[in-house]
Amino acid sequence: MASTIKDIKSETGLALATISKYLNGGNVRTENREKIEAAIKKLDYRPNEMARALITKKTRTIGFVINDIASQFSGILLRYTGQLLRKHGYSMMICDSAHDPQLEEKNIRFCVDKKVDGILLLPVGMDSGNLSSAKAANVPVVLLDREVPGSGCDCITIDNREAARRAVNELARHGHTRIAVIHSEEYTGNERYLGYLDAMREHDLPIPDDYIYSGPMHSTQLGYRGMEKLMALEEPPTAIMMTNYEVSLGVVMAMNEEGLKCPEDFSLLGFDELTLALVVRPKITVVAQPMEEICQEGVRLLMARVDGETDIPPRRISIYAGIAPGESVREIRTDRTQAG
Amino acid sequence: MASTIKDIKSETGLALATISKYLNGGNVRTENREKIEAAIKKLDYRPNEMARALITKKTRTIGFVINDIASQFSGILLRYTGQLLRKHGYSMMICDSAHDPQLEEKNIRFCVDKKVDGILLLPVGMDSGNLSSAKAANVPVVLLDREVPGSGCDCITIDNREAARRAVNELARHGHTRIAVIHSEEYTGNERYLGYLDAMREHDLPIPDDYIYSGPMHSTQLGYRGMEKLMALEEPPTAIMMTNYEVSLGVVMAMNEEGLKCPEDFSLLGFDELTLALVVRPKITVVAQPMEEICQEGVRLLMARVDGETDIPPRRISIYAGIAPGESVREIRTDRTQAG
DNA sequence: CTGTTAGCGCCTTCAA
DNA sequence: TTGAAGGCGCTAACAG
Repeated sequence: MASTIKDIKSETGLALATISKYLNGGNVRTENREKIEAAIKKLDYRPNEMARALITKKTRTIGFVINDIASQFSGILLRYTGQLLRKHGYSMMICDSAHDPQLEEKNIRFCVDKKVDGILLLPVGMDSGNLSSAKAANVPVVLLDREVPGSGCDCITIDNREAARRAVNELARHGHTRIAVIHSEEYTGNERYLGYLDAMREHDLPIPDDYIYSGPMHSTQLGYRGMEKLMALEEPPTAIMMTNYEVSLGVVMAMNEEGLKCPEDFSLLGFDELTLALVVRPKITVVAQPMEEICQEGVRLLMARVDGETDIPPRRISIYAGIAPGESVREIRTDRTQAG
Repeated sequence: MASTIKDIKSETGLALATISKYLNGGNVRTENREKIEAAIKKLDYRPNEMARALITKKTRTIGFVINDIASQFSGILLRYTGQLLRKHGYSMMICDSAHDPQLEEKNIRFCVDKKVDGILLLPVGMDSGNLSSAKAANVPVVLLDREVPGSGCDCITIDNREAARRAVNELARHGHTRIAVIHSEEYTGNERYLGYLDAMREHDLPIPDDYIYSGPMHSTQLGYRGMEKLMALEEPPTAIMMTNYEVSLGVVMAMNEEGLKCPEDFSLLGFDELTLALVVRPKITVVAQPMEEICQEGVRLLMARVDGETDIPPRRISIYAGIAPGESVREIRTDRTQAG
C-alpha cells in the first residue's frame, strides 16, 4: 500500500488539516513544514489524485480526442499540444477515434467520465450530437482543424477554402487548364473542394465530372483509386489537386505503379509538409499548415474556458496557410501537353 | 452538477446498496431494476469514476508511455494497442516522452499517480531507474520494442540482432563487400548494429571505421548526416544498412540532394514497412516488424499481470521479423562497382 | 434480496 | 496558525 496523509500525520504528530494546507501551498510554521517535508520524503508520500479530484472537481488533465492517431499530422499535433499543456501544468489524455464516429462519441464520454477539465477534439465527422456528454457535464470543448456545425464550440482551423483556391490559382498560372481534384467528403476535404471550384470558376476553366473524384474520408486508398481513374481517362488532366496528405500518398503510389513521372506526366499539388514532401523527388508543392500555431491557439482558448471564461460566445479562429513551393508543377505553354 | 447515486436513491426510494449492486451487475428484483433504469435514464446518471476508483483501486485504464508520439511506428502501435485494450474493457492513457528520459520518468509517475492498472512502455533509454515509481506502487509494466536491462519487466521485442544479421547476409549474397551501417546507440539501434557485425564477420568482410556512423538516437538527422559522410568517402560503400525508419528518411533525403540514385549508386536496406517503403521508387528492401503481433503479445502479458499474475518471473518474448523484399539492392558481380 | 453502516483519501469549513 | 468534524460519490461488509 502506498502511504496516505494519515501516515504523515502519525509520523509528524500534526493534524491532517495542517498537512493538507502545506500540500496545497498554504502557510505553515517553518518547524512544521520541515517535519512534513521529512516525512513525505521518508514515506515516499504522493497525494492520491482520485481523492483530491473527488473534492476539488479538478483533475488538471485535458482529453485529446483525435480522429486518427496513426496519421502523421496527428502525431505532430499531439506532440506540440502535449508540450504546451505541460507548460500550463496540465496533462493530456489521448483517445483515438480511428475514423469511427461512434468511437468518437465513446471517447468523449470516456473523457467526461474521467473528469477531464477540458477536451481538444479533432473530429471525425460533422455530428454535433457526439458532443452531448461534454455539453451535459459542462466540459469545455475546443475543435481543432475541423468545424462541427452547430457545436457551439471554439474552433481553430486554417483557411481551407481560401488556401485551396490559392493553390489551384497557382496551377492555372502555370498554364494548366485540365485540373482534377481528389477530395474526401469530410469537413476539410469538402472545404478544399469548394476552394478548387472557386478557382476554376475564377479562371473560367471547364470542370468535367470525370475530373472530380471523391470518397467518404481521406485515405491512401482514396488517392490511389482516384488516380487510377484519372490516369485511365481518354483526356486525362494535366494537374491534380490532392486535398490531404494520405490522399497524396495514394496518388504517388498509383503513379509509381504505372511508371509515370511528376511533373512530366502529371503536375501535383497537395496538403501538408510531411514525409512525402521531404523524400519524394521532385519535391511536391503543398499547402503547408502551420501546425504549431493551430496547437497554440487551441490550447490558449481551451485554457481560457477551463479557467472559467463562460460568458464569451464561441470563437472561430482561422489561420493563414501558405504554399510551400516544390517542383511538382510544370509550366504549360500551349493548349496541348508539352514537357516543361 | 451531474446527478449522483443519491439522486437515484431519492428518485426511486431504494437504498444506496441496492442501486450500487445493480450498477455492478448484481441481482436485483425486476421491479426495482426497472425503477433504477428509469431513474438513470431520466437523470442521465453516470457513476463517478473517481469515487469508484477510490474504493476499488481499479481504474480499468492502462497507461502507454511512448518514446516518440510523432513517429509513424508509434502511431500504428498505439492504434493496435488501443483496439486490443478496448476489447478487454480497458481504456488507454497515452503519454509522449518526446525522446526525453526525464520526461519519461515524469510520465510513468503521472500514470502511477492517476492510478492506472498497468503500463505499456516503449522506453527512451536504458535506465531502469525511471521505473521506480511504478515498482514502488506495484503497477505492472510491460516493455514494448526495447529492453531495459535490470528492469525486471516482461518485454516484447523482435529478434533485432538476428534480423539485422539476416538482412546484411542478403547484401553479401548480392555480392556486396563494402557495406556501411548507420545506427543509433539506443537499444534497437545497438542490437541491429551487433547483427551487422555478426554478418560481416561471418562473411569475412572488412569493417573500416569510416563505414560505421552512429549517434545517440534514431532521427532523420542521424541518417542525413551519416549519408553525407559516407558519400564523401574516398572509397564509399556500395550498400548501406539503416537501422531504423527515421534514419532511412534522412538517407534518402541526402541522396536526393546529391542527385544520387538507388540502387545504381547505393544499395539500401532499412527497417519498417511504412510510408517510405510504399512511395519511394525503387521500393526499399526492409526488415518488416510485425507490429500487430508485438501489440497482441504486449497486451496479453499486461492483462495477465493486471489480473494478479504475480508469481511468474519476467518473460522476454522475441518475435521473428522477416525481410520484405524491394528493389533497392543491386547485384554486384566483380569487385568493382557495376550497374546491376 | 434489501437496507444500514462504515469507510476509501482528501479538502474545507469552523472554532480554538 | 492549528485541530476536530463533516462530507465528496461510491462500494463493501454486515444484518435483516
